[in-house]
Amino acid sequence: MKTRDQILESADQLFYQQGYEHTSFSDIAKAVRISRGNFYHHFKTKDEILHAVIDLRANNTRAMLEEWESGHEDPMARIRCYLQILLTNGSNISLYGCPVGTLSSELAKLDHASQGDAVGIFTLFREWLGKQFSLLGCGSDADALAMHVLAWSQGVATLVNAFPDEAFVLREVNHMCAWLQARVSDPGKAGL
Amino acid sequence: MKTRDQILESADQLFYQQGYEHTSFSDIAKAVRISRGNFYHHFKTKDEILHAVIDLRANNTRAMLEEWESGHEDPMARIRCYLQILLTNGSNISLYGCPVGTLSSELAKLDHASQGDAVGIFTLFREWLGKQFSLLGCGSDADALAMHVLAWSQGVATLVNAFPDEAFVLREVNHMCAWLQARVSDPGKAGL
DNA sequence: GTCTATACCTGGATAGAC
DNA sequence: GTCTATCCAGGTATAGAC
Repeated sequence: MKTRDQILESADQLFYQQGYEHTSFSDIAKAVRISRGNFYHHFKTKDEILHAVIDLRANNTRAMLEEWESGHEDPMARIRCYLQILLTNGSNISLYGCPVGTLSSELAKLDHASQGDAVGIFTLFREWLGKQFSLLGCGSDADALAMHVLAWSQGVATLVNAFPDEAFVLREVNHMCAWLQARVSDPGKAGL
Repeated sequence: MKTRDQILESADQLFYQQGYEHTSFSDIAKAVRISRGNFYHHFKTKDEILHAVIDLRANNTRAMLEEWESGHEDPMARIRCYLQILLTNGSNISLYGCPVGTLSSELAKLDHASQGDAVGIFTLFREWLGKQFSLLGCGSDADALAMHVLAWSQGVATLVNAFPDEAFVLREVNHMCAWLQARVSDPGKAGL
């Protein structure tokens, strides 16, 4: 693997686990086992690494969404794929929170130029979920429903980071699935 | 006002707006208009300030919860007080997120000793909400319902920080109020 | 492409005069 | 209680040898 890619991979992980600002060049250099100097041959500034990491994450996200889409005909099943991450990636989330949400909120506080790019990853999920709701015939509510699902799952991620508790996540995911079913089969009764 | 309190107040604000790590002594000193040296007369380390800020926030939170409790007989109305913050404090939340959630998740990434104290503020809300649900006769589900409300509101805060949109918050708060009503009057139908 | 050496700055923290 | 002066560690970033 190319050094550049190794840097990117390590930075991606460290930014997630320690936060962007708290991660220094030394941290990344140590992880990749290169010298700090070598570093600058590949990336001129720390911001440049961040930009590349966000780009990487966006591409990975796009690939994942496409996979879910080609793997399931039923839009409901696709949305359930999204909800399942809370369980399959549960241990990371309880340690470090949601990678999308925590980065976006860190950059918001830093007033960082790349915050918009970070939010862009949220947008990928938002539009993808919206599309699924459209396919389910939710037409004009599709985007609102997408935002609702995003918010709900974000909240679960934040809370399980504060109170590590698998049972809580399981309960909420089941609740979300039940709500999804009810909402689609009978929009009136399920609210929103 | 005593200098110590001014430091605390400024630190509280800056930690919220810029994050704990991103806020330097110089930033606080500049805000309070004292020299950096003077600083150490009041607090020996940065961690000590953080500790005091969390303490301050916890006390403010306790006072607010008591106010809501003494101001309303109906537990449902009390819970609605909690949900209303999303609207009354909307502009701050869309700029900086939820003070409780963002601090707790920042400290989690820093692996900071005070993370537990920050989560303690979450616990104040959690237990208070649980108590209200108990009073509403939700008995064994009280804590799960409290966690659900916390997660939901946290998620809305995170999302509106990424996508500033008042209408979204209003929609979600109304949705929460409706869910609350339905859930309490007919536990079976409303799920969870 | 990779290294060492180094410049430069800002951060937290201390000492001591007033 | 408040200040100035100062220390030291660590951060980003650069230059230049290999």
